[in-house]
Formats: sequence, C-alpha cells, structure tokens
Amino acid sequence: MLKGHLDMIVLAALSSGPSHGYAVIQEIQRRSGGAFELPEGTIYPALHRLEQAGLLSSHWTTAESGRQRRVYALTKRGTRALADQRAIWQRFVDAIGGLLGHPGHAPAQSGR
Amino acid sequence: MLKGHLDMIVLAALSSGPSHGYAVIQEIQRRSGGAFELPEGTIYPALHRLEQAGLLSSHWTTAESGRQRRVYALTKRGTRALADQRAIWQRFVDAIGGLLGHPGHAPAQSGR
DNA sequence: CACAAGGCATAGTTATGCGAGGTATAAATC
DNA sequence: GATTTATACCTCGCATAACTATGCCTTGTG
Repeated sequence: MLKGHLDMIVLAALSSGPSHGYAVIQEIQRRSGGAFELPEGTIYPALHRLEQAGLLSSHWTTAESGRQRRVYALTKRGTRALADQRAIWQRFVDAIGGLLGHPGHAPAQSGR
Repeated sequence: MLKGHLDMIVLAALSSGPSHGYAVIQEIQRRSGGAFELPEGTIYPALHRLEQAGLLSSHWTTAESGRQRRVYALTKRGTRALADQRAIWQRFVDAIGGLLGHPGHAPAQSGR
C-alpha cells in the first residue's frame, strides 16, 4: 500500500517530461520494476487532485493516431512539491530504518 | 503518515523484547529519532489488531510501582510476519527508489 | 486536594487507494 | 465486416486504517 505516497509517485513519473494518464500508469509500472501496477481508478483521480492543487497542468492533444489525450505536466509548484516529498520520503525511510535496525544497534547517524 | 506500515513498526518495536503499550509508543519515538510520535489512539488499536491476528500475545502484569500493565510479546507468527514485512518494505523502498531515480537512469537491478 | 504523569481503552471522523462500471476510438484478428 | 483487444478517459462508492477526542483509573507531587 502506497497510501500517502501516491502523489509523490505520480509527480515523479512526470518529472521526466509531460505525459498522459495512461502512459503515466505504464511509466510507473516500468520504473518500479513491475512492483506498482496502479489501476486507472487510482491514477486518474490522483491526476485530477494534483491539478486541482496546482501541482500539475493539463491540456488536450491529438496523437498522430488521431486519439484524444490529456497531457499533464509539472508546474513550478509541482516541481517544488516533488522535491519536498523526496525530502520527506528520505526522512521517512531513515526513521523506519532506525526502527528496523537491530535492538542494541545504534541508529545510523546519517552523516548529513 | 505511516499508512500501511504501522503494523511493521509496532512489531519492530517489540522485536527487542516484550513491552507494554505506553512503552512501545516511547520506544518508537526514540528509535525513529523523534520522527514518529504516535498517539495512543493509534497504538492501542494496533496492538489489539495484532493480537487478534495472532502476531502478538499479551498478559497483565503488575509493575513494582503497583501499576497494572498489559505486556505484549511477539509470537512465533509475529516474528515471521515481521521478517516478511521487512522484505516487503525493502521491495517497496527499492520500487520507490526506481521511480525517484533520474529519468534516463536504469533502475538498480538489485542482484537478488 | 489538585494536577501532572503514567497507563489503558474506544467511538467517531477523515482521508484515500482501489474495484467496478461506463464511454469511445483504433488496430488487429477472424 | 464483425468481433476482440488495446488504448484512453472518467466517476461512484466501498473499505481500510490512522488519527482526534475523550474518558477512566492509578500513582506521585506541590
């Protein structure tokens, strides 16, 4: 379960350039090594939420195939939000690491 | 927010030996470097859930102070569950890592 | 005695990922 | 030419689970 981390994941998937919803799903699946196969019912609402929040912008395009696609791109705020999320994620991972570390083992003081 | 990972955290906090609820809260706070300050309304239901699931066992004791405490301990299944959770967590972290990794960067193939 | 600190408990709110269902077009298969 | 598969979008409602708020009891302290 990625509760609470989905936004970061979607933002990350768009960090390499604009893309449309369906492609985001596949990009996430690819980049996660198949670990995350997110259903549409997860991604589309997330994209809408993020656009609503001003972290993404979207516009309709027509692919060469003639298909209609809604392409999303990170906004300035979205890029910043992703950076924040990364930092939070890192702290989160460190904290869990401290908890999982052996009983008597002093938590890695993490140089920074 | 540690949605979905709370159980692992609680199990981890008990991996160094039996303890009672209130102490679990403080242990988690300590081991996480202060990152996780879990309210009682989070921990107690979690402990109950885990006992219900057979991952913890509990019994009442009386401290030297005369106070009643409910002490929880990992069961065999709980220990196994913790190990499983660790593995899942590791895969999860790796997957997120792949997503956060630079765009053109091939995801670490992680030998195993 | 009042109040803080230790200790346990639960009922209700809220957030959110996901399943299920719906629409539509293009390409492939039969 | 008809059916299926893949692409592409959308939304409603459920279930899960963490958190807020609150209450109760005991022990120690000012």
